[in-house]
Amino acid sequence: MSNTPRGARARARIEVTGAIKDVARAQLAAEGAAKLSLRAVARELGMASSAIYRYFPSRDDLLTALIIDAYNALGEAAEAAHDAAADAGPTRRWTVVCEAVRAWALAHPHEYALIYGSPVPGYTAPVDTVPVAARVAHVFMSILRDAHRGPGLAKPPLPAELRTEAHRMAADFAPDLPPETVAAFTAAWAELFGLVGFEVFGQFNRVVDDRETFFRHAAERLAHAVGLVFPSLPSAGEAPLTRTEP
Amino acid sequence: MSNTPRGARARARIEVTGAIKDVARAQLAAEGAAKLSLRAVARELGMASSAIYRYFPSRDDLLTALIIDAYNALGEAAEAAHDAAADAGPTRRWTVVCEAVRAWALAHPHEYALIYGSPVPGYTAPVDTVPVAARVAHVFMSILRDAHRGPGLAKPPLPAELRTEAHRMAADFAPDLPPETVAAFTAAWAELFGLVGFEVFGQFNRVVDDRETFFRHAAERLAHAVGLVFPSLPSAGEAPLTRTEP
DNA sequence: CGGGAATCAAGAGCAGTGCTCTCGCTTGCG
DNA sequence: CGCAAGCGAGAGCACTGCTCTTGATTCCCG
Repeated sequence: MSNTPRGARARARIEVTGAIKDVARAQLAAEGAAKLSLRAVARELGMASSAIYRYFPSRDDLLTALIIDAYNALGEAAEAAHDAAADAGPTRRWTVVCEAVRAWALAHPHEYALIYGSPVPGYTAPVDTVPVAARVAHVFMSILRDAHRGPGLAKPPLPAELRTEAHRMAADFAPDLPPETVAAFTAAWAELFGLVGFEVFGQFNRVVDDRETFFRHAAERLAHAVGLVFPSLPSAGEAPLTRTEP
Repeated sequence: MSNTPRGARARARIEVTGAIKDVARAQLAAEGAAKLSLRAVARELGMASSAIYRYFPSRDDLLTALIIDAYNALGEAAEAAHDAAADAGPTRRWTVVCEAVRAWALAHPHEYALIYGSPVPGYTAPVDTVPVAARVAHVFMSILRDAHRGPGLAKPPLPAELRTEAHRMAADFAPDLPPETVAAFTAAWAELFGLVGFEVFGQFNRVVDDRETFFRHAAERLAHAVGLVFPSLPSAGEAPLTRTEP
């Protein structure tokens, strides 16, 4: 991953950098991003506050480092969950990864807020964050690819007005997937984080009680929306549209 | 709405309170919640910073006031859009309200972040925010109620494990709607704000270009997911599951 | 191997923050 | 009318991010 450090100095540098990030991450988990204080982490590390600036040019740069770490941690959690369920069918793997994302978010709410909550002050995420941010999306798309090769992917409907946009997205991100799938997945991707965000940020308080099963069901419906067909109940998501009785 | 102020003093108080909120809202729109400074608004108003505390006991209380205002503004935008399309069918009204939510969020990103982004530091939303936060949900549910009375609502599927939770939610929030509808709506509600949040917070940058039509299509699929049937294309959202050709 | 250069920690200091407390002035109610 | 309550202003406290200077340490290269 990283090249061998040239000397003891470089080694010490990456060590101190890591230590700073560690206590910063601890403060983040304890108090949230808004209360992350450079002076406080310097105090905890027994160094002068000004010394921190040798390692991070500004507070926002420290934040950026933590953001990248958080993206990677979430991506790794998703990948690990996916690999652990490698034997299961695409639909099962889809929900497993969804649940892994939710679990990570609930376990690290402040880090989740850092990457999927409101962006900090006038801060705009640098380009470095783009690739790591795509890791979980890649996991989902690999599932869709598998299903596409196998027998388990249906084409979601695609209205005419969205055709060109869907083709562009597919060409840019997943040329081997049908544009219908890519368009539907993009929506499902955002919707997944809507569900997770509402739970993490407390919007479901006093609304949803059994959030575990509620989320699992929602994730299954998302799986169906992107064209993954249930192995056991081939069309469970699409019961006939029985009219409700008022 | 509000009682007549007892004297000139009370009148001045509500006026100053409003002025503080106005310049605070301006600062919010300009710089974001994190950079909202009591001293700065005091400076802009030509008063001492300590005087602000006569009107808001703390910075967080000012934030809370702005949060309630934001919820109300979004709720009013949704209600206005709904009323303007009162003649249209439920599905059309659903998408109109979705688009109104999106438009308001894009026009007021910082206020949107305040209510649907990461919660501020150790701040927990006081109970006052609960009813106003439900306003847009009420708009959607009134559409579902109309459709339920009329001919346009289908029962979404509901797995057995979610039955009791769905019945509880329905009993608590919409006893006149089928539990299947309430459960599906709760998910769609969160998913809608996932779509909006991803766009407002820039997660769709370099991913979705034609966000207008992308969102409209996603909103229509949400309408279908909650059981609203399209008036023109009764089953457009459910094309037969044609297997994709790898 | 030794000297010049880069790196590092530390301290003082600046401008800004939320918030408290005290002081007088004004207002309005009993 | 009088007194208590409301109000604005100022000073002050404990913080914050960040800069600059100073002195010590370490590294690299001739």
